[in-house]
Amino acid sequence: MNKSSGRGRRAGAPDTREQILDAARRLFLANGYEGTTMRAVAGAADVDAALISYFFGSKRGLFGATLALTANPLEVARQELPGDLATLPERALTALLQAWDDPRTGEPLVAMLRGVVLDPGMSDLVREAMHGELLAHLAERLGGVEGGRRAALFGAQMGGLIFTRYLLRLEPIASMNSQEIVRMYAPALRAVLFGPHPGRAALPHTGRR
Amino acid sequence: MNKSSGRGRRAGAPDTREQILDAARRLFLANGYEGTTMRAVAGAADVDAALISYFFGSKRGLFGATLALTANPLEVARQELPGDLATLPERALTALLQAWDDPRTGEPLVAMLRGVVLDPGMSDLVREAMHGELLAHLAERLGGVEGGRRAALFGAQMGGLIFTRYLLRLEPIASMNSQEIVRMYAPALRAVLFGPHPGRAALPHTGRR
DNA sequence: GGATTTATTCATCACGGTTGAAATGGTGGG
DNA sequence: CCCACCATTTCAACCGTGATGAATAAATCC
Repeated sequence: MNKSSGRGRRAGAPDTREQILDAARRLFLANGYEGTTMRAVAGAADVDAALISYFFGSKRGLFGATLALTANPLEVARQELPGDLATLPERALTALLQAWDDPRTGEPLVAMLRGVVLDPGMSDLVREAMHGELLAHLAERLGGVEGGRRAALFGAQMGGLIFTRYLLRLEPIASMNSQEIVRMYAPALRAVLFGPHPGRAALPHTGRR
Repeated sequence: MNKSSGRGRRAGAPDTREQILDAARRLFLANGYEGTTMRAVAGAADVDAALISYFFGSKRGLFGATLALTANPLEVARQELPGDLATLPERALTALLQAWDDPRTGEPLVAMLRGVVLDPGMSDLVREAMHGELLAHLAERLGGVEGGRRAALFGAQMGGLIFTRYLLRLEPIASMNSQEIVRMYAPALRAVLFGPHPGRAALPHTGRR
C-alpha cells in the first residue's frame, strides 16, 4: 500500500538516481538504445518516467550517463602506447581484443558503437576521444606529417577489426581466437606504422620491389 | 479540379509508388533514417501517409526499397577481383574510394551503412553479401584455411577505412586525397593478403622484453 | 518553525508509425 | 452496358514514444 501513494518526495534517502542508472544499464545492454523505452526503465526502477528527465534531461542524457560508468576502451589502449614501438601492434591488438571479448566490458562497448552511428553528436565525441587520447600521442611518437597519417590509418585498421568482428560479426573473423588474429593482423599494422610507402610514381601498379 | 477531393482511387494512371520512392530517397539522404518521417515523405510525394504502408508495408520496407535502387558497392569491388592478385590492393582501394568519394554514389552508401548498424536484420544482409559476393571469391583464389582468414581480414581493413573516413570522419583520413590513401594503405593490405605470419611461437611475445 | 530547495507523481502534449473502414476509379464477365 | 470485384486512395483513429509543467510532499537551511 505504500505503493502508488500520492506525489511528493519519498521518505528516507533512496538513491533513486543510482536505481535508474542501474535499470537503464541493464535494459540498454539487453535491448539496445531504440529497444529501450523510458517507461520501461522507469518501470524497472520502480519510479515515474518523468524522474528520468528530471535527473538526466533526456533519453540521450541517460544513455550518456550509463556509458560514463562503463570501462573506457581508449583508456585501456592508451596504456599500451608508452612501451616499445616495435611491439606496439601486438600489444595494442591484444589489449583491444581482450577488452572487447570480455562480455562484461565488451557489451557496453558494442552498445556504445551502435549509439555512435545513431547520433551525430556521439560520433563527434568518439572521434575526438580517439584523436585526442590515442592518435595524437601515437602521431607524435612517429613524427612528421606522415606520422599523423600513419597513426590515423592504424586507427582505421583497429576500427575495421572491431567493426567486422563485433558489430557485423563477419566470419571467420568473429569466431577466430584472439591469438590467431594478433598473429595474422599485426604485420599489417606494422606495415602502416613503419613500412616504406612506394614511390609516388608507382601508383596504379605494384611497382618494382 | 483534380484537387484534394475526397477519397478513393485517383483518375488516370499515376505511378504513385515511384513518386513515393523518389521522395523517400531524397529525404532519407538529406535527413537520415530517423530524421525522415513517413508523413514527411507522404507530404513530399503529395500522398496520404497510409499509402506508404499500403505499398511498402512499413518504414523499414520503404527504406529497403530505396536502398535496392542505389548502386551496389560490392558489384564495383567485385569487378576488380579477377585481375592480377599482385595489384589487387591498389585496384580495390582505388575502386572503393572512387565509389564512396562521389557524392552521387557515396551518400546512399553512407545512409545504408547507418541503416546497417541500426537494424540487425540489415546487418545480416550486408554480412552475407560481403561474404558471398566478395570474400568467398577472394578466399578461393588465396586458397586454404588461411585464405579464408586473409580474405576476411582484408575485408576488415577495407571496412575500417570506410568507417573512419566516411562515417566517423576522422582526421586526417577524411581529408586525405584518395591517391595518398592508396599509396599508404596498400602495403598493409598486401601484408594481410600475402605476407608471412610470424611463427606461432612469436605470439603475445613481446614477452622477451 | 517557516522558507527554500529537492524529489516525486500526475496529467497531458505533440508526434510518429500503423491500421481499419469507407470511398472511388478501373476492369472484366455476362 | 451494367454490375461485381479489385486496386488505390483518403480519413480518422489508435497506441506508444519522449518530453514538460503543475501540484505536492519530504528534506534542509537559517
